[in-house]
Amino acid sequence: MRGVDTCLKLNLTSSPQPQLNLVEGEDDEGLVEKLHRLSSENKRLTETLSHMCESYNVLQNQLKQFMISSSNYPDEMDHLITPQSQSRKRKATDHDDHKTYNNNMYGVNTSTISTSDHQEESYKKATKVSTVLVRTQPSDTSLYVRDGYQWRKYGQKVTRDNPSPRAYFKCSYAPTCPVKKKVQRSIEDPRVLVATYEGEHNHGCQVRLGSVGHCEEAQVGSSRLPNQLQNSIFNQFLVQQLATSFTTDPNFTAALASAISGSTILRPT
DNA sequence: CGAGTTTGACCAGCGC
DNA sequence: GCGCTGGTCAAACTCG
Repeated sequence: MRGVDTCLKLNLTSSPQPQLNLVEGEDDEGLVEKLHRLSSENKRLTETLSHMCESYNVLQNQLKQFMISSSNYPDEMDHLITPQSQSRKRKATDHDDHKTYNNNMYGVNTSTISTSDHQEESYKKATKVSTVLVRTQPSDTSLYVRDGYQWRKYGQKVTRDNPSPRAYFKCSYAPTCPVKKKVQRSIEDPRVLVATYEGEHNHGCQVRLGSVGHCEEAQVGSSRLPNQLQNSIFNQFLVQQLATSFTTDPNFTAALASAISGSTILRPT
């Protein structure tokens, strides 16, 4: 999301001889009015996006502090660890020998680290893992999660612990982007898509003007997780959705409007 | 025709 | 060493 320029740069004061295709029955005044309307809407959307990004950064800092103050979660939450973290890892990278990941369903990476600070830093950068749950329409059987980035599917597998196939995606927006995504339907609720992101994008978010598609909502955890943490993750989801949908979806718009009305982003009940 | 998807084959880690 | 499994590759295919 960083560095996204959503401004359409509609210059209404200059260009006295605009090359506009006039619609039949529409005069210059109508067009200018339309441009003004679009410009103000664009400005409003830009402000909304800025607001969202600010809130996200604030809550991300709060989450960071929370993670520092409470080094691990209660044992009772162990059953919520995603299948990915429970299953065997095919590859033991240079750092895998020194780390174990507890990647829970809240999209929070609570890794246990025994490496040196330097190794820890480079590993974090290389393999940041997060999980997002997205509820879909019951009729929707696809494995696509719209998150603002462009993905290329490179494989699909049926895994042992889940009858639903797992799809493998690479970020295709930037050729050098190392981010990978795995998407699989939840074994408990087939309407829920579990998207696991590995790595960090080395480019900005690809903003697309489109509908929110099959995404109805994000499930960001149970009530046992502190609200601060849940809100932060929901905020992250909202920012992602904002990038993909803007205001074309009325439900999303309503949720967004209610979310940004307060000082923090609140998770819908 | 290029970009993206599908899908069977292959690779490599892990447990026995 | 062998079999199981998850992850990746790449040729064939589809679609705009």
